[in-house]
Amino acid sequence: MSRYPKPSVTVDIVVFSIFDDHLKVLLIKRGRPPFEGRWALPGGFVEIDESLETAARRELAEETGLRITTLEQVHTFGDPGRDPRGRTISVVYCGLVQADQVSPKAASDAATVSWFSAFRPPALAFDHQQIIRCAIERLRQKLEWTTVGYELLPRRFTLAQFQRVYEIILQKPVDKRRFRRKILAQGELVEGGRARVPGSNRATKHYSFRRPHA
Amino acid sequence: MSRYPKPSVTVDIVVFSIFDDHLKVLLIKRGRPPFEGRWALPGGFVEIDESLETAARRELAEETGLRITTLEQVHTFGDPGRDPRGRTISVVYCGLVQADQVSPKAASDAATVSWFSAFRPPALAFDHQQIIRCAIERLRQKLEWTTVGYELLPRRFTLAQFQRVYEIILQKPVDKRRFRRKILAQGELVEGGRARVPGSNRATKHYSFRRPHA
DNA sequence: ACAAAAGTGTTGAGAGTACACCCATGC
DNA sequence: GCATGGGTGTACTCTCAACACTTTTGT
Repeated sequence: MSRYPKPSVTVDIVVFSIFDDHLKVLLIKRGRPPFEGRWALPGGFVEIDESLETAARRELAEETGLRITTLEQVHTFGDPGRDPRGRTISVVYCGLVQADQVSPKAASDAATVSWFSAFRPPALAFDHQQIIRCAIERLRQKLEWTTVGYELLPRRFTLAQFQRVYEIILQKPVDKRRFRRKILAQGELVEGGRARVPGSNRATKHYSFRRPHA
Repeated sequence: MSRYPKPSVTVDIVVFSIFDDHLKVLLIKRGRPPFEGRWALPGGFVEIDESLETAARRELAEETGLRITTLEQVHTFGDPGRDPRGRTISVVYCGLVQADQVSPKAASDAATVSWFSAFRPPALAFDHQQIIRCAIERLRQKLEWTTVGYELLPRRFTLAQFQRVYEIILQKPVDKRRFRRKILAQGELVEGGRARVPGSNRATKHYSFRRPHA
């Protein structure tokens, strides 16, 4: 086809989770140059016969042991110079997981996979800092007009937990009463009985999402 | 870098305009296989040292003679099989132009550049039909929470023209009074005196956008 | 008793919706 | 004088924002 030199094509995956009361992003420690020893987003080269989303899923599984169901394309980054090895364009996907679905130990090398604060990540390889910022922006926009949380919460959860998800992502307080009204009015939650929550002295209603999937 | 075969990387550009009371999209007729003689979006291979957006601008200018200021990345399409020549991923950009900014005659071959209905384009090469649908979807979403029209309207225009832009893109009628209130409340328009409009029998207020750009 | 989280309603403001008539002018 | 598009206001509903107290129970 084109006789010109081709750029390389990669996928990078921004996986968010929420635990320890913070928005976290999953990073791996690079084992080879460039940026050896630096933290980076999981990702890698797209195989010649797989779709972009498949590539993202595969790379994520290979590098972190994480199998994720819902990935969403965010943006494509392709500035010359973003990769010192040569021209590389990266298609970025974003996914959400519930904290305890993750077993970084399943990855090839557990020590190289870890969660970090999404808002204040460590020094990152390539333009990955910018990519994360872009993904956060998208996630926030999505909160405005959709119910986000299905992938982030356990099967049964309290409204307080749900609300906290919003507060953590938006980084601003949310009115309790309005939040409950709005969410319940959506009709996507179904009551699931009461239970104790550690730290509370009162039984709390639990809920789950009506639809088993997405 | 990667010793595996690399996909080719292209950009495709969806340029919308409005005239003859329809949403139009700019297409070129392919001069060589595959899909020789079929209509397609302007676009082409990304050079090894130019940014994606630059590539989009360049290809658009080369193939249509159109120089456009604001391009927005929409999505990246990369399914294997979308290009019979071999694996190709395409980063899609979208732009808006005012009808009379366009002079297809400036292109290398005028006969091969033309405007078509965006909603009912002719049979297209590759997955370009799907790409156009995706771009329309994005444009509509953008209408919901932003004022779109700066690039589509002449410097001075009437509110009726502006409203028509919305109706044509959304494909549904818009209430005249609400539209005027909403737009004027935004404070982004500035009055520009009255003038006659052909087809009307009364002088009409004209407006322009406050900010010269963006 | 008290600390800690759960749960609950009302009010006011602004935005969206629906809707119909007079105005100025060219013909 | 009539046909054509230009221009305007009101009433209703709904959604969003702001706001504080009572309940339950473990310690």
